[in-house]
This record gives sequence, structure tokens and C-alpha cells, in this order.
Amino acid sequence: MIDLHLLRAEPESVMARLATRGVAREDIEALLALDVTHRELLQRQEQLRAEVKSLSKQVGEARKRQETALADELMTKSRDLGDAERVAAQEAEEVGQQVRHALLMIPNLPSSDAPIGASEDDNVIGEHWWPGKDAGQPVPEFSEAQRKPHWEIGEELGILDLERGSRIAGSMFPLFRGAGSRLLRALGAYALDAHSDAFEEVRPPTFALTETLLSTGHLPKFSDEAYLMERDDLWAIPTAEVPLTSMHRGEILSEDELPVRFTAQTACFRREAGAAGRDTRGLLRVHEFDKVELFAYCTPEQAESVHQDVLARAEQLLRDLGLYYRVLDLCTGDIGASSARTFDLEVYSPGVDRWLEVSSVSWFSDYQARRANVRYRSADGGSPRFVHTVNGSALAWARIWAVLVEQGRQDDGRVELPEVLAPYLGGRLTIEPKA
RNA sequence: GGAGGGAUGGCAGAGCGGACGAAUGCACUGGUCUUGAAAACCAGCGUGGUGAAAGCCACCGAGGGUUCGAAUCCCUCUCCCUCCGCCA
Repeated sequence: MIDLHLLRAEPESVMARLATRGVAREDIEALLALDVTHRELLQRQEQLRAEVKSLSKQVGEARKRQETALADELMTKSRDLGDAERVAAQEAEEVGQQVRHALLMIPNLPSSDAPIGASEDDNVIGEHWWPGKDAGQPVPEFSEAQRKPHWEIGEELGILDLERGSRIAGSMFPLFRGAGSRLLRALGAYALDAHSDAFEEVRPPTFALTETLLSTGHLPKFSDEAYLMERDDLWAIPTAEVPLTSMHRGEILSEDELPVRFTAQTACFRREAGAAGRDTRGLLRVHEFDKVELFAYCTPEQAESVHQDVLARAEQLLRDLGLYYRVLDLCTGDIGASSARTFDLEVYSPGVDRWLEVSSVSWFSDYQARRANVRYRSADGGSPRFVHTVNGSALAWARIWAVLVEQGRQDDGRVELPEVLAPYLGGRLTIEPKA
């Protein structure tokens, strides 16, 4: 969440920054009014409380001096004040809840570097990369064979069985088979290994508590997007970002151990409630997919370089896989609610003739850390400060799988896979057509 | 799932109705001493809220209750440990 103290001190500038991502001025003003009321109620309650405590102490002293009458009188007085305090406390608590709830609904302040814009149409399209670019070769041209969509190739080769996936779990739950399944496993193992130099590998739980999703900002605002198991009050994680951000929830880290970096592959679950009927073909949009995530807690000073590092690592994977991709600098109107700055990586799918988002690399400033209460003590002492969090996909495998299969398709129908995967595929880089 | 034991500051660990935001030790920071270091000694050393400030308030796993007053008594829950049962 945003810093309430900052909002009180500089309401105009905060409102102006939030306006760039479409937050209504009235919402903030309502919050500020609630906050004033809350503090007034709090002061009244605390004053009553202080009087009760002071009287109680006097009761004990009077008892010790055997002054029973005085003790009884003080007790009566204290009891009445105690009743009044309970009422005041309840009022303060109620308004406090409202303040907290309103605060949880407010998105992060966008970075001043993020391009200003209203929607995804205003995102800034940055660098494009393709195999051979560094050697001066032109943008790739794709053959007729490569223009076949992956769902057709998948069926043709028997490596993607969407029909049986639907039978098991309903539509948009893909089922990979044989070499297709193995390819998915290879991709995950490859990426985890690629980052083991700096990121500790983690295998977190797939389900998480409400508190855990509140910490990243996926709740309370976006509850429609996540699967909930009501009986046990557990949510299926939409990304490994969720469990990883809570790894050190409530802790105070020391500056010299930062940045703390984790990488994890998990299944990611998305209800896609608002997207019903859109992009439903093949693997374009699915309810469950595997993804390797890179995550870091860092100091505010480290944040920019850590953010750039995660972006560079995600890009390096795409380059090593030989994929044609572009970088998007998301505008204020399109970045996620918790993010201050986000770069998306999109891969070109020749079979579908579209750019597919396969990574989103975000810097959250202290927004998530404040919600998750993750702080650090700086080396030169002083009060704890909130850490910054950064994370990025590296990568979302379902769509990568789709593009690899399309791009690797030869005229005879074979699919050739990138060399870097050889160690993870037992050296078998070709998927042959069914006999 | 059953039976017992536990949860206190960075860590260890006392306290079990009033002077306890909390002893003590360790760790850490500053100082004295020393050529320097160690040792010793002295001092400091939790977090948050609110307030212009002094201060006040909250926090001893979480939530509720009893009481004039709760770390301390009662209830519920969570987590950890030991034993039993079941199980991939």
C-alpha cells in the first residue's frame, strides 16, 4: 500500500501521480477524511485509557495503605471510565478498519520514469530483438510451414491434447503429452539452472492464505481473478510472486544480506474472469500454466539495478532460445496496481501472427513490502525501512512452448528445438511427426 | 485423527494479577583503558501509533473474555515439539 504519512503530508502531489493511472480524486479525499476522523477517535480513546490506568495504579496504592473507602471510590470511577473507553475503542476500531480497507484498494504510485498514458495503446514499444540481429541480419521471415498455429501442430504431432485437457478440467486447462510434456519440463529445468548463480531455488506451496495474497496486492481488489478453495480458505496462487513475497513476511532483514533473491517454478492459476471468450484458442490464454519466476527483496538504492538485472535475465533466456521478441515499457494506465514500473516481453508467434506476452518484469517500490511488512535495518543502524520488491517471469512456458513449436516447424512437419535445451531433452532436439 | 508439552525483545531465557515494555546472559553500538587488539569496566541498545512537543497509547503467537488493573487467570484458534494412529 502507499505511505499514509506521505499522503497526509503531500496530498496534492500524491493525487496527481495517482491520477495518471486513473484513480479518482474523490476516493483519495474520502480516505483522508476518514483518516482525520480515525485519529480524533483514537486520541479520545487513548486519553480515557490513560486515565483508567492511572486510577488503577492508585487503587493498588490505596489498598496497600489500607484505605479501603478511597480504593472503592477510585474503583468505581475507573469502572465508569473503562466503560466509556470500550465504546470509544470500538468506534475508533470501526473507522480504522475503513481506513485500512480504503488504503488497500489504492494502487501504487507509478515511477516518474513510467510513460504516462491511459491504456495499453499508450505503452511504449521499445527494442526488438531477433536471432542474427547482432550480426546485422534483417528481421526474420517465416516460412509457410511456420505459419501453422501451435494447436494444430500440437494435435498433428500428438504433443498437445486440448480435448482431453477439457475432459479432465474443462476448457483452458491444457494437457501436454509425450515430447510436448517433456519439452515443458526441459524449459523449466533450463531456466532454473540459468539463474542458480544468484537466485536461490525455491519450491513453494501452490496454495496460499488470504494474508499472502493481500501482501502482493492480488487481494482484496482482484479476488475474481483467483481460484478460492472455500472449505479451507486457501487460494491457488496466480504466480510464484505470491508465495515468494511472503517468504520473509513480517521480518526485519539486515542490509548486508540484501538483495535476497529467489527463483521458483510453480503452476499459475488464473480464472480469466474478465476475458471470457477472448483468445481462447490453444495456449494463448489458459487457466493453468507453468512459470519460472525471479524475485528479489532489495534496498531502494539497489532497486533499479536489480530490476534491470531481472529484465536482462529474462531477455537472455529468449535470446538463447532464439526467439523474436520486443520490449514494452508499460504506461501508467496499464501497469499492474502494485507496480511502479513494468516492462513486458512479448514474443512473436508466427503461427498466430501475434505478439504474445511471456514475461512481465516489475518494480513494486515499497508497496508490497509495506503490505507484507518486510523491512531491513541499514548497516549504519537507525530505524528499519521497508525493502523494495522486484520480480519478473523467466518465463511463462505455455506461450513459449507454443512459439517454439511454431517457429521450429520444418517443411516436412518435424519440429526442431533450440540447441540450449539439448542437455534437458536427452539430446533429442527433434519432434517427429506421427508415423 | 488421538494424548501431552510449548510459543516472551536479534538470540537464549526469567517472570505466572498491581511498581513489567518486561530481569539476566549473549550479540550489537559508543566510551574508558591499550602502541594496536583482546580482556575488563562504563553507557546505550525492540516495534508501531498519535501528538508541535512533553508525553500518551498499543504490542509478551492470534482473537475474545474476567478484572478497578492481565505477559500473568478463563475460552477459542494458529503454529512448533514429543508419543500413538493413518498415509504418498
